[in-house]
Amino acid sequence: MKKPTPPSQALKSVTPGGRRDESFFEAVYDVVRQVPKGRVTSYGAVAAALGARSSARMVGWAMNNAHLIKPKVPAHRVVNRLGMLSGKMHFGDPDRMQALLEKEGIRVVDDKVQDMKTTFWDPASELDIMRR
DNA sequence: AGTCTGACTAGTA
DNA sequence: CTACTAGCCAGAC
Repeated sequence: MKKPTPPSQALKSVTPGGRRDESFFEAVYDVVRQVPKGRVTSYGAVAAALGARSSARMVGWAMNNAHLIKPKVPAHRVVNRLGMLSGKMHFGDPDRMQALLEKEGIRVVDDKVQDMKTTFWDPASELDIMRR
């Protein structure tokens, strides 16, 4: 059965009471940390796995603080849905993201992950996050 | 308080 | 294929 596109309510439920809740960010980091080495996922996929399908931007925003989070978050394994290294400019050195990916055996050509079809790792379907 | 922007994405033309 | 729009929502101004 397919999930019926939860509206912004999905995210609201994560941040109840209108109070700013860091659990969403935590959840994002938690998912990203589980991306296997040598695989990548997308902002939208992470958001979808958290029930906030249309909040991919928030995932990207969460990654902004990723470098402050412990344990470390493999932010380089998160690319956009096309496999493009859209966040490379946030790694200090623009070439670091690609270097990290290639170090894991991922082929990157022209800021784009190759073989996305086999490299992509979808947390929603390959990982059961809902079951704690 | 309004407008713009962004590590996004899906849809439409 | 490209271009533009809407939805998303937290910050910067």
